[in-house]
Amino acid sequence: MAKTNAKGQRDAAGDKVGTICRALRRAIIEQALEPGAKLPEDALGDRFGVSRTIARQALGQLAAEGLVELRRNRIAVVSTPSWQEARNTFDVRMELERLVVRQLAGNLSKAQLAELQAHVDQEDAARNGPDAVSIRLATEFHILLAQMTNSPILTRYVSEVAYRCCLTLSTFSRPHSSECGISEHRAIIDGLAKGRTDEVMDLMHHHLDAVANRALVAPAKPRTKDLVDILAPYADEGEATPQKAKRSAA
Amino acid sequence: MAKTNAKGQRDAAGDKVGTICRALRRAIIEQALEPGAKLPEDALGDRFGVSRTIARQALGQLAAEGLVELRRNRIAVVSTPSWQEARNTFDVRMELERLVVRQLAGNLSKAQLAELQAHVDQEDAARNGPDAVSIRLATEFHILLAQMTNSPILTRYVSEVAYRCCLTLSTFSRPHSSECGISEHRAIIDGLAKGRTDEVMDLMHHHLDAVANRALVAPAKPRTKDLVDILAPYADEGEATPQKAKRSAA
DNA sequence: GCCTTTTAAAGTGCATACATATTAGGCGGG
DNA sequence: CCCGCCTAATATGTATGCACTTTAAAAGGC
Repeated sequence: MAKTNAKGQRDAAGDKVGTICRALRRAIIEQALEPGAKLPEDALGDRFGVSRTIARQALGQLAAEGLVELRRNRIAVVSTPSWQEARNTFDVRMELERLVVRQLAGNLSKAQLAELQAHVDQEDAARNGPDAVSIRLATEFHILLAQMTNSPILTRYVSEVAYRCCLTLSTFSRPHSSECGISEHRAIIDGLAKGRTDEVMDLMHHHLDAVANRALVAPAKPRTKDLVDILAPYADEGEATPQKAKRSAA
Repeated sequence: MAKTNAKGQRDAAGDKVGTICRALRRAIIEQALEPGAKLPEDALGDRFGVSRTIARQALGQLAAEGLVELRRNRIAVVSTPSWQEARNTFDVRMELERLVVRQLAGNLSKAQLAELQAHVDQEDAARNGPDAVSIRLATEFHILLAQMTNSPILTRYVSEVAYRCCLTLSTFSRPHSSECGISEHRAIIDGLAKGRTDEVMDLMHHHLDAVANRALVAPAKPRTKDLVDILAPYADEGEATPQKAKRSAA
C-alpha cells in the first residue's frame, strides 16, 4: 500500500493516528480550519491515505482534547467554544501555568534558557509574517515551558488548554492580536533565569490575563454558524419568531 | 434533551463505549483491577457483548485518561504509575482543586451544600465496609465538588487526576485506613458554606497533602484473578447486554 | 537435564462491509 | 408561491475478516 502522506512528512511506522492529529491540530490553531469546519471521516482518511478507522480514532482523540466536537451520527466539526467555556479554560490555564513557572524558576539549565530564547527569537522573526504563524509560535512557547517541567501530565494539560485558548482567540478575538506579548515572554524567561519565583508567577499571571482580556472582550460573534445554534440562547426565554423551531420535543 | 458529557465525547443514549469506560474505571479505582492487570480486547468485548471495535475505543479513551497503558501490538494493561508520575499528578491536583474551592467558596446553594453533606454521610456509612468503596466515595466527593463549578474542563481534569491518584494509592499505599479524611471533607464543606475562601483553600491543600504523604510507602503485590470473573459485578449497568460469558479453563 | 530453536496459539492493527441515521433536494398538495 | 412529505445521496456506528506481531509452549540439540 502506498504510504502517501498528504504533507510528504515521514510516515513513520505505526503512528498514523498521531500524524493525523498533529496535522489537524496545527491546521486548527493556524485557523486554516475555522471553528465549525466539517471533518468527515471519509475525507480525512482519503486525504491521509488511511481508512475511516484511523481517521475516526484521530477525531476521537482530538475530541478528548476539546478541539473537535463529536455528536452522534453527525459529522465531526472543529469546536466552537462558548464564551463561558473560554473563560473557564483561561481560569484553568492560569493555575496550570503558574505551577509550571513555579517549578521552573531557578531550575533551568543554560541550554534550556537558550532554547527558550531561540524560540522567542523565532517569534520575533515571525512578527511581520502571517498572524497564524505568530499565534502558533506564541502557543508553542507556553507548551515548551510546560515540557521543561518533565511532568507528562502537566505538559498534556497545558498543551490542551493552550490549544483551546487558541481556538478561543480565533473565535472571539479580532485579527492582529497576534503579538502575544513577545516582550512578556522575554520577561518571563528572565525571571526564570534569575529564580524569582513569585515574580515570575505574577508575570505569567498578568501575561495570561492580558491575553484573556484581549480575547474575551466581546462575547458574541455571529459567524457562519448554524442559525439554530445562534438562536439557541434566545430560545428558552421569549418566543419571538418561531419559524423553524426545534423539532417536536413535546 | 441530549445529554452533553463534560468530556465532549460520544456519550449519547445508546452509548456502549461510555458504559464500558465507566465500568472499567470503577473496577480500577475499587482495585478489582490492579495496576498491571491485562485487558484484552476480545475478553472485554465478550464480557460486555460488543465487538472488539467498541472495546478498543473504550481502551483508547481510558488510555487518554491515563488509567490504561496502551503499547503497540501488546495487550492493554491497567497503568502502573511511577512514583515520579504520582508526585506530578498530586502537584497538578492540588492546584486544580484549590481553584475549585476558590470558585465555590460562598457560592453554593443550600441544595448543593446538602448534596455534599449527604455524600459525606454516605462516606461515613461506608466506613466499616470494604476499603474499595470508601476509596471510591472519597474520590467521588472531590469530583462532585468539581462538578459544582459548572466548568466542564475543570471537572474533567479533576476527575482524571483524582482517578489517577486513586491508582497511585493502590500502587504505593498499603491496605489502610478506611477513613480518607472524612472529617476533613466536612471541614471543607463548612468552610465553603461560610465563604471563607482562603481558609478553605488551605484546608483543601492540607487535605490533599495528607493523602499524598500517605502514599509514600512500599509497593504492592500483584494479584491476578480471572478477568472475566472480576468484571462480573461491573458488566451489567444499563442497556449493555452481556452475552454468554465463557469461563476460561485454567 | 537444561538451554536453544521451532511452531502454534493468541492478540492487535487495519481495512472493509453492512446497517442505520442524517441531510438535501424533488415532488405534489394546499 | 410556500409548506410538508418522500426519496436518494451521504456519513456515521459497528462487526467481521485478514495480515502481522507477540507470546508461550513444544520439540530438538547439546
